[in-house]
Amino acid sequence: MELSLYDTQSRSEKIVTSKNSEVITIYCCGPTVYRDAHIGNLRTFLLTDLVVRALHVLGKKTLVVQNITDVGHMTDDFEEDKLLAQGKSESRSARDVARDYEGRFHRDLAHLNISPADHYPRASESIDLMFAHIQKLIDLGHAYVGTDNTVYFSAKSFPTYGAISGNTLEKLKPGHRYDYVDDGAKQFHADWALWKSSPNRNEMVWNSPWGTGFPGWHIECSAMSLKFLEGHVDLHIGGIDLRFPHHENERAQSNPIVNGEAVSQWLHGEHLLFEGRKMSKSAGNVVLVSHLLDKGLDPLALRFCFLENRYRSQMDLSWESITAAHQTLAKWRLLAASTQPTARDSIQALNQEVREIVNEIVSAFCDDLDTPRAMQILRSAVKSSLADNLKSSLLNAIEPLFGLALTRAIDVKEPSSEILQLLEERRAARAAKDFNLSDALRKRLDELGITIHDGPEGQRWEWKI
RNA sequence: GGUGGAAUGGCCGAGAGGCGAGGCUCGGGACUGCAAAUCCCGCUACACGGGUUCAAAUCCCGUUUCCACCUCCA
Repeated sequence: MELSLYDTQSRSEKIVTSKNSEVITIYCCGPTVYRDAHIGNLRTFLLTDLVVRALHVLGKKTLVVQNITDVGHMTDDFEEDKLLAQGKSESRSARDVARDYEGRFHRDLAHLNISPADHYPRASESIDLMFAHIQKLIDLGHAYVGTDNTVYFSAKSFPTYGAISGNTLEKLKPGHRYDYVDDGAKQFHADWALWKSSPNRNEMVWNSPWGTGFPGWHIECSAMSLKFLEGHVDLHIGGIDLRFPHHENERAQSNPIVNGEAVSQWLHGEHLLFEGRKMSKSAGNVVLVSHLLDKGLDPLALRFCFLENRYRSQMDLSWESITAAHQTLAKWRLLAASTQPTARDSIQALNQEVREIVNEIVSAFCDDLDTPRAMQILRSAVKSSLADNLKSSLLNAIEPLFGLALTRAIDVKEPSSEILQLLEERRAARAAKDFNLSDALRKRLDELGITIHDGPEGQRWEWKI
């Protein structure tokens, strides 16, 4: 089996292969670390994880690089610049802000069981790479120094501009949705800055061959991807909003350097909506991993929700769906914990029936990451008449692919002595057939977060979700 | 205006020309002292108008509406 994924540029599915070696090189656009990543950002980062997990299950090797944008992607206006403005509002340096949120980003990934990339290069530590890259583009005639000392890429110098997004230069009209002011600094309205001259700023600026300033937004990805993936990206991943202009410009900057297509395949993840709207500060519906933790929800319930939707579809999420996933996850973990799997280690050692289900699931992943289908296969297997120990084997076997920690021991808080006493009183009341008292105690325990299950074997309890 | 998508029951969502995926909610039943959990049953949908076909959610033409991107964006 091979992993096939939709490629934005060719608008068709392509099998993921390596161009230069047996290692598949993957670049994923990373976070700008001026705030916490919200769960929409994390959906895109999960996409990379799913690709990598699928490739590993197929026995492929990968090299994954994700940048950390701690500079660049900046504006001249202090108030508008995200890192500088955030530093100001938190009364600390932009650098401190960046390092802090970078750490939090890694914690969020860990909560969602997203396997780490092999390298996380920081833009601030790759400035020299960018200098070299920009200089080459100037030498090749693709870039020029404008009248404002900013270095611009000449869009017209790159004939296939627009191949990814469909926004070719004839179709891009200046000023349609923004106020375009032709100050004469650049030669063509669609040209963009590679190095932004900024003589008046004193924080987050560098001395370059073209004067003091900071890098343009797109150059870091070109420079870092080609450096850390040794000149070729087999698969480039990012959010759909990056398709234009970011990836279009990145392609224009990278291709001339390698004298060919620097990226074999472009993979874009669609956006996540929350309760019907795009997550934004103004809509007040930005959800963070920490919000899930505050509500006592397992962050992997979020991973579960993401898996139930196709990465190429816009997805609408709500607290209701996360809670439902949380409950299903808890049920499956109970099942996995209730019996010993027959075989833990290799797919070959599995019972044939289980092996066939695993194969179906792997092939759903290979079909452009059809995770909803994979989840459905798993769901019906869990509901089927398959013996419990085989179900348990199945949950173990697919763990490397799903990453839902289905076999994780259930995290149980110790009940307080009050709760233990109430439970004992209720047991006694039931034994004495004092149902008024036992019902009152059940209500009281419910208020303390305890759900009671009465069965033939007596009273059981668990923490409410 | 350009570009890329989408429209399926109360809700979320799969769908391959041919018996209506699945999940959640809700209603009914079994079980239970009563509940809960679990199991069983029920809720017969494909934006609109044409067309092709023995047969269309699926293919073709047209229309409408919605979302995203068009120099902050995952």
